[in-house]
Amino acid sequence: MPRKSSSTGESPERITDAEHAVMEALWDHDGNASAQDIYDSVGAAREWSLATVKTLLSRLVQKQAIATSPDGRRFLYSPLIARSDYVGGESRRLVDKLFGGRAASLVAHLAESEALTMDDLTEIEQLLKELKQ
Amino acid sequence: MPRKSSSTGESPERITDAEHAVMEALWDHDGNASAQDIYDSVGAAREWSLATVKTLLSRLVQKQAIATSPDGRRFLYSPLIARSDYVGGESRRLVDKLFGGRAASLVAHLAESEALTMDDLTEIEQLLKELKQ
DNA sequence: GCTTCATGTTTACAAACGTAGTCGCTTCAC
DNA sequence: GTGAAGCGACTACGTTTGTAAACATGAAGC
Repeated sequence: MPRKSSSTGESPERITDAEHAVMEALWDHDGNASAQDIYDSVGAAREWSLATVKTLLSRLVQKQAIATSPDGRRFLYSPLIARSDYVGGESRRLVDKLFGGRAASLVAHLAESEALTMDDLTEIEQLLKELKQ
Repeated sequence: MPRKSSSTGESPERITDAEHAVMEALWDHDGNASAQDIYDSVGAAREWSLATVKTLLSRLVQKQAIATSPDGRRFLYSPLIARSDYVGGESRRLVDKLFGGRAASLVAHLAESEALTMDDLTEIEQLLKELKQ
């Protein structure tokens, strides 16, 4: 039994950890990067072979997370989803899963578990002040 | 090539989504629950068979996330890791992965993306005030 | 004492993932 | 034009995950 839900070819296709690393590299390149570029910026560091990077790129294309545009005999890849959307989605997932959807609970937890330094607290406080107006 | 690192039987074994649902049920039961109990509280709702629940429990035992204590011919299962530790760990993972380890960035993102209501903001502000003393 | 039921253990199997090799085609240098 | 190099597509393979059936065993009822 397949695990996906989807129906009308919609694409909230889950991005895996390895794929995410590739996405980060793509976001860094403002869109237009070749497989080799990605390999240079993320593959090498992670000790992936170029082949691995290519596989990940293909999978991301299938998942409609990135698009290709021909550039001579090769492709340039560019993200189809904005980093902030991705980040927002993942954050929401976590909040839903662990904090019953209450984002404030997450903040509370971070604060209580001292994941936040005094500086962080000040920074956030400042931020809130701005947002509340 | 295996993905695990571990060496001296250490156990930061990753808990999967399905396993997490079981953990939540266990945390709810203040520790002592039978496979049937877990099935009743989470398996049924998710339309898992009792067999599935048993598999997940076994895997959690292997991963040393829960312990068993005999109770007649069956086992009672209890968490070996506190929910708040788990939650903290997962939160940290997310912050590391998406916000370069800066928790404040996560809060900023939640706020800016309007994942936080005005009430949330007030609540957090209140919280911060207490924490900063 | 046997059947039945509950329960943990073992085995199963497809899909997803991480990781990578190979194939086929094109192009560039000689 | 012939060979090397670059590149995407296809194939591969072990592991993890989701989901579950089959099996063994012991208890409990009759």
